[in-house]
Amino acid sequence: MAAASKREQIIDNALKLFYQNGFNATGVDRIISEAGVSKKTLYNHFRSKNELVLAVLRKRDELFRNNMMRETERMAMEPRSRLLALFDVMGNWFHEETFSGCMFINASAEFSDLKDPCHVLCAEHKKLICDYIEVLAKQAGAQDPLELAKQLNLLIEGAIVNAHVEGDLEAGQRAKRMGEFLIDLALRS
Amino acid sequence: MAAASKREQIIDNALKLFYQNGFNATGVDRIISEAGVSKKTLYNHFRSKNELVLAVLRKRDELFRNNMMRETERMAMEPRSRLLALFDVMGNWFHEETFSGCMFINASAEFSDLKDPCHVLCAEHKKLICDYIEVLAKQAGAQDPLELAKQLNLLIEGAIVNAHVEGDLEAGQRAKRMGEFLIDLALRS
DNA sequence: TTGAAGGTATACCGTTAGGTTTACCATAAG
DNA sequence: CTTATGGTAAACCTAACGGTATACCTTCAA
Repeated sequence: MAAASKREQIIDNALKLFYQNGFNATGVDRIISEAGVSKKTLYNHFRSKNELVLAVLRKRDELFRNNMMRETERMAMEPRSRLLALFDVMGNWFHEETFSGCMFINASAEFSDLKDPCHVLCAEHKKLICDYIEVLAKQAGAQDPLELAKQLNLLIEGAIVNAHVEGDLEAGQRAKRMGEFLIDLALRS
Repeated sequence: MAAASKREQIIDNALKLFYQNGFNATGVDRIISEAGVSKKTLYNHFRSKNELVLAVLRKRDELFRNNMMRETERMAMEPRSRLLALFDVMGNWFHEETFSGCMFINASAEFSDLKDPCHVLCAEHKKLICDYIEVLAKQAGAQDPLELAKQLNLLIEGAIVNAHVEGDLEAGQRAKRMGEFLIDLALRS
């Protein structure tokens, strides 16, 4: 099998295991077993488990944001509606059987040092999400797009925690209601 | 030394280590070494590492909520002001050098199964926080105290994640501004 | 036809994990 | 005075950890 494909196999399986069971709790033996790959192959592609973690987080960031943007833009056409649709996308995610919180919030819990490369990557992911919201906020004509984006981002993160820790699957709707107030306030000329 | 005191020594040191470095990443050898206690003593007081984790979470819940209530009620006298003071208490916490996120959000990341006893305890902690906010909301005369409490709780959780993952220490102030808006809305007769 | 590239399985390395066991020591109450 | 109680240090257990080494098997292009 082609090398690139092996690499993806490893990343995809590691992604699933890290997301469901955590990073420290998932051993490389488990990963190679589920990926159907030898240990040598894993260490041909990644210098260490930590490098694999980084590769997984990068792939998750890409998949997650692409999906978020695609779904948001599919669900609504007007900028203001799209800001609200963000919360519907989140809400649908919470209801998925495999939902296990935000992988980046989870990773930050295990790699708690702000300077840890894994933690840095988590912060970058959140920043990119916020950047996207800011674009939508600007399109919607918000007075202070960055501030609105930060507010909505905070709501989204709160909803994710609500849904994961407390198992409150309706957190998406609550955040949406709160977000609507803030959006109206920000768009008032 | 008295048994009760040894138990507390173990819990206190485990609390510090678990909070700073995570649960799976912290071994019992490290805990007994820092607590200055033999392994036998640890296993006299706790059946397993997992039982120690539960004891630590229970203590953290008690310390955290007591401090939160004490500080909130010290900073403001009127119910509405107290609702706002919650965010100041959080904001001050974010600025502490040892701040490493919410221990219960972190624990939920590592014990991701909702039925895991550790995760259950995390959900209970969040519920108790929400209960307290609901009491303040009722005293302030909110139309729907439970709904307002859930909203403010969501803001608090969002702010904690903002502060920890992204390192945004001003998240407390942002959440406070958002909270003030929602409080005014909820108190409008 | 040959030989590198990239795969496989498997054994192995030292370390650490959670947890148990043994033998001994201090204290304090009956 | 004795004897539980609760502590100590340290050896030990099995399993798993991250990571390496060896030997062999395909595939495919020079």
